[in-house]
Amino acid sequence: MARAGVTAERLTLAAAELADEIGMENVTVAALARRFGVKDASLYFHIRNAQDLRVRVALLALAELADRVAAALAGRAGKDALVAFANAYRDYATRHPGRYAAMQIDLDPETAAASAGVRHAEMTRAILRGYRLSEPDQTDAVRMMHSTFHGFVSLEKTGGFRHTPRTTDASWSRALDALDAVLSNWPPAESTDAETAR
Amino acid sequence: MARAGVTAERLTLAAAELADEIGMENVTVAALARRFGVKDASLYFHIRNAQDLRVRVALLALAELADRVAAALAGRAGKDALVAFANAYRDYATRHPGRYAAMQIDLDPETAAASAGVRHAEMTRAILRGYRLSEPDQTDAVRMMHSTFHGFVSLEKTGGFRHTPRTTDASWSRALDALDAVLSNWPPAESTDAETAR
DNA sequence: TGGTTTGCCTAGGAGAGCTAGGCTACTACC
DNA sequence: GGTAGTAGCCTAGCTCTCCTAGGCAAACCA
Repeated sequence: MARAGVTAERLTLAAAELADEIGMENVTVAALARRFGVKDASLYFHIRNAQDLRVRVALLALAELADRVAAALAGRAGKDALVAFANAYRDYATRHPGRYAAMQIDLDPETAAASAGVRHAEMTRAILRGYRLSEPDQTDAVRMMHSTFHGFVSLEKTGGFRHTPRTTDASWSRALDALDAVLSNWPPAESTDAETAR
Repeated sequence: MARAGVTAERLTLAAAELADEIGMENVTVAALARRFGVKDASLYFHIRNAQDLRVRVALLALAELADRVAAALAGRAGKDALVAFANAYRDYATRHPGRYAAMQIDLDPETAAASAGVRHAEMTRAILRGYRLSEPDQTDAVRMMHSTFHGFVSLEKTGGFRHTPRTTDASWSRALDALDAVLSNWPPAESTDAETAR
């Protein structure tokens, strides 16, 4: 009766690998136990429940992504930094579809606040220093950047771009050009507010 | 033994409502059967399996969204049309989170080609006529628009914007301004290609 | 060396997906 | 207007997943 040496960390990593291979929706406690040559009930000694496992995978993915983005960003500024960030992001999502899917689950606020998602947000703001935006434009720009990255990667994965011959790589590159252009020349607030009216 | 009057259409609609109420991941054949006062096995007379049900909900949602977008777009052009499209999209996603989630499932190519997603794509291209873009810029712009919309709505729903005080409505409005600006002044292709080099 | 903790086990219940096969009510046709 | 077919439901029962309770043995620690 040799022990399998299961720990929460090893379970999380194996679950992440499993997610990349067969999709996050097919990652089950039973399947994970099989991979460790152990009964499913045994895993509940290490994880609270199936949802807990998913959250752990999400946190792992967020941390990994933050590391990659940080590495890509080192020594760059301006558009260079923007492109490096974006490519690191898309590359991670493409290489690790299961992990990326796990990142999309709803974390409760305190878990999210303690996650690497915060580092992610900080790095995005750092990029914008090269574009000289002040609040609240900066927040709006951060949100638009994230939306563009996540939306593109997400649609690309679910096949939303399949019906047009144009390669997604080319469109991605042009989207980054467009993003750089609009960040460099962020439009002033509309005339709905009194101070900018007329 | 009065018949419950179950049809595939009524099942799909009920599944969509259920999805909006309790989330798409909790929509189960058993729960749906309960809502109709019928045994779960009986539903397999109308639908092939659980996945078939999800696809039907996705197609329903795509058609509904296309209708709403078409209505919002009537008689508008330029930025007006862009904003109307975007708001109809976001409004639908907010009002029908379950249906919107269903739309994200991977449809096989032929099903997707026969879906209302095609109408959706056509309408997006129609908007861009106001911005006078020619191919392949048009395709790139369509993809960027969709990415921004989907990404924003998706991050908003999973709480990606929660940690900053700025309202999402304001950021959304400014993202549309930015999109209008960049579509009006679409940046030329980079100098990676020979013809534009130097 | 003996006690405690740790890591696995078996057993089992609840709920989900799905198949096979049966019974009944409505429809259609001669 | 009887009868054949079919549409719409049923029960029974299989497999799989998630999870709890309780047991036993290996590892560790005083």
